[in-house]
Amino acid sequence: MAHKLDIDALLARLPLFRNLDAAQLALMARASQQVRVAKHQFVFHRGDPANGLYVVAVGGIKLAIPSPSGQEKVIEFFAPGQAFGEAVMFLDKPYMVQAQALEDTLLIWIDKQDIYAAIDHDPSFAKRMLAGLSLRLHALVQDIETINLQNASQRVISFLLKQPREGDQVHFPFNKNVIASKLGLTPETLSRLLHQLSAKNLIRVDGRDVQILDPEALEAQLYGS
Amino acid sequence: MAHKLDIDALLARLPLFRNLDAAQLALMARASQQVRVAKHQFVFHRGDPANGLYVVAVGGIKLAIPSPSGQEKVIEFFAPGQAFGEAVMFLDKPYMVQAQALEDTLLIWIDKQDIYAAIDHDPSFAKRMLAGLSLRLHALVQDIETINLQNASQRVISFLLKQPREGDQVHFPFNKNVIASKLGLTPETLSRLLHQLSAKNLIRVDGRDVQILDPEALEAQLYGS
DNA sequence: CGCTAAGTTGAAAGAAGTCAATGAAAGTGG
DNA sequence: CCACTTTCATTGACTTCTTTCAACTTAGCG
Repeated sequence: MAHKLDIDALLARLPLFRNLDAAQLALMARASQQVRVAKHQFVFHRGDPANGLYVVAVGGIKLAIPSPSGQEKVIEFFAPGQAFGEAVMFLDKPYMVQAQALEDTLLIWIDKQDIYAAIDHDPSFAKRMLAGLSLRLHALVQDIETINLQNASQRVISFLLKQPREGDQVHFPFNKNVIASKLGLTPETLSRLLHQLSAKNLIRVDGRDVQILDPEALEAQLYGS
Repeated sequence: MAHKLDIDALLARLPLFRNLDAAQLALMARASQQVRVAKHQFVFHRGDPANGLYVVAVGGIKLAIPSPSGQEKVIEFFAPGQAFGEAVMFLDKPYMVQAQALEDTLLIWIDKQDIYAAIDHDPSFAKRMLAGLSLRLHALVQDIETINLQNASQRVISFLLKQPREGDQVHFPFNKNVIASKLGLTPETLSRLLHQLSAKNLIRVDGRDVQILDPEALEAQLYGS
């Protein structure tokens, strides 16, 4: 029963549930289940039915489109506090993407019926949900923009500039294969481009750590060339 | 005042509002405004604030990302009955896309506050809204899949096969420049690829009318080569 | 009828991908 | 703690696909 308490506390901290009253929250907690996924393990595959949504409690998840040729296109990453799988749940369609743990991860799973109940009970929950989906839509449109309107080098630069920075330091959250896929590049191309940027003294790369030497010059590359 | 009556009838027929009761519908109608847009005219530009959503009553709208170099990337088309602009409304962010009329178009505009009121009043409205957003998200993920995992020829083929068919006839809803942009291609490339498919006797092109001669062989190209 | 927008075609350049070999790092088990 | 294996990353040579630029044709519209 210690488990249940954990879930309660976790849920209460999630942005999605912030406005639920105690009773509603308790209901959610009772309906939800913990799911543990080891690194590299799949949460679901393309084609699986979607009966609920997941919230990341601890760890990290990547959503990707599998391709017949074995490679995959990474769509999005999810960190603790973020929900995924809702969109497909509302459509009664099977997943078109696969979810895989990037590290050992603890997920909360909530059944569709309970989500619907919460929507009926609390309009502000519905709004929160709408805002969540809108945010994702926004991000996807941005991705399409990046893929279509920017060349490989500009995509890498935008990505670098979008990453959270500590001083001038950026740290890749995942290995470069995954980053490359997110950017719609091959690992080889990413490697070459990072090398080029280093050669121009715009950045300095050390494994997953990147030092942004000249942010202005980098930004300029997005328009200039 | 004949205008108001028009709107009432129009709104009642929209999928989005199907579950609203008469009072709520009347409220919506009162709050909504008709917007007329001539062909090629813009409904909004990137950067404009979003204070409500639009529903297409008559005509057609394209959403596109503008690019500094003048070209644009078409994101989506909207036909009568479809709503657009909601996602950004929920986020309190300015539009990141621009909306332009593909033909003379009549739009209904509804203020954000009234949408919120409808959500508060009717959970099923919220669910409908959620389903709408989910559908768009789904479509965008599919677009990303198409762009990333398929080459130009496969993209054209998928597009052809996805279009509504009457017998073996497909009709492009817009000019080929717009289609090309939606597929992430240059008009030249699209032209060449259609020509190639014709040469292989898989299709026959006559202006905006395309005859699908061999759907199976077309489909096979998506995997084989 | 004439003008502008849309579509086609060719030749050439360029960007990114593929294949293959090598090197570095990191995890595993004795 | 070290040797070993496996995964990750880099680099070079080459190929391929798509774009670009330019000329030309066709279609649609005032």
